[in-house]
Amino acid sequence: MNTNTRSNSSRERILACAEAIILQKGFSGTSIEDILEKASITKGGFFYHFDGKPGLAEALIYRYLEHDDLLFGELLSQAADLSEDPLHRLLIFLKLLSEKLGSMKQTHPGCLVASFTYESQQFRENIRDLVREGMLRWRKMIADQLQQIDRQYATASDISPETLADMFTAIIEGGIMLARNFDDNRLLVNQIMAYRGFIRVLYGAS
Amino acid sequence: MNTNTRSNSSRERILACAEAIILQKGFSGTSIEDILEKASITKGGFFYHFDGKPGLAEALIYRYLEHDDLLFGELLSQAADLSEDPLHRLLIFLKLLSEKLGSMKQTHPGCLVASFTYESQQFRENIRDLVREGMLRWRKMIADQLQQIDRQYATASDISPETLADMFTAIIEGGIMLARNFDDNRLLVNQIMAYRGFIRVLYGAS
DNA sequence: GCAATACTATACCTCCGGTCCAGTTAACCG
DNA sequence: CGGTTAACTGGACCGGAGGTATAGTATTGC
Repeated sequence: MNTNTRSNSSRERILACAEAIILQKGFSGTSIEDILEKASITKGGFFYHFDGKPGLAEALIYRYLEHDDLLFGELLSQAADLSEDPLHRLLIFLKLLSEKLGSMKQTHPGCLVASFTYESQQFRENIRDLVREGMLRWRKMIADQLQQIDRQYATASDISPETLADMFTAIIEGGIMLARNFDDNRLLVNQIMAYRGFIRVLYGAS
Repeated sequence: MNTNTRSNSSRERILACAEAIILQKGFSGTSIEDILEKASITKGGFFYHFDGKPGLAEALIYRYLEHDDLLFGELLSQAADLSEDPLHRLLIFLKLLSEKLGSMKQTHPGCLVASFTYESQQFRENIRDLVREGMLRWRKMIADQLQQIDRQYATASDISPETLADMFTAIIEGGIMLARNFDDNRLLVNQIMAYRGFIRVLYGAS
């Protein structure tokens, strides 16, 4: 693991800058030169690290999903530390997530999965696969929790765990759009808490 | 209202084609020539109708919101015909909407408001205003229904009508993303029906 | 039949994505 | 310490697309 700091810092800087711009202007709307300027690197340097724009796109979505996994994994383990009960664990997880997002200084920057979804025809199949895979991971994460809950709690609901898990994704994506358009993270927080309220009432938590 | 058919058909054709392509490739990712080809018109013809790409964007979002208002208004009035009770009216509205979306042959093409949100920096302020306004209209539409319900039904929920109304928007936008990425409208339908289930349980409907 | 509308056809220019390469600096390694 | 390699800088270049402008043509309404 001889991680060369010089290399990694540049590559990472490019990715971070690119993501920020792309979430504001879209992938096609972002020129490589936009990125070069913000990342303070030259064209040659950029092409040294990435195989053109398609290569950048792949690296970006990959990195985004990795970060996402990390964040959710962290919050889940925090929740697991705070309660043994699967229902309460999920409720705590949602509360932690809402607090995390609510404490952000600026408006939520947006979701790369959403951004890429609305430009899907710009990308090769492997990118679209990664986007899909990301959504599947979110579904699985919540669905796993719901499954554990179902073993201990009865629910009269006719909503499948999969749909309820997808609802998490939908609420987050929709909430981010609301927050962005009205420049107010509370709209996103409210949506997460509303979803949490739904879970609570479905399983009749105290 | 001396509507010239010749003009309007070309203009409308351009708008319809442009919207379809933009929802697949994004606004910046869609070249004018892409549109010309699909709409079978020349560059001159395009620039006769629209003041460049920015002008097209404005016309597109305007048209989109108009269509949307029409659709929702229609479903709301259908629902109003079917029940006097405000809660049942909303539940019927959601059912009608889900049926409408579920009966579509192809995957839902996407939402222009979402598309523009993720390229917001490409547009002038007036476009961003229109996008915001669209979301506000959706909020108002549902919030009005909820307000009517609140006059007749008691709810123990601590979720504000505004947040519950925004949840409709979030669910739709998130549901469309799910449907698109997995090429299955049922995912969108499921989200709407889950939202409907939430409303039902909140107000304790039979 | 005349003016306005609704185009077609074409020429043009800039800018961007992408390629290539020649040179330079920093690190690491025997 | 000297050589190799990684990590760049800087700049030239090109093909193509986005976008503009304009001159000419057909259709319609009056």
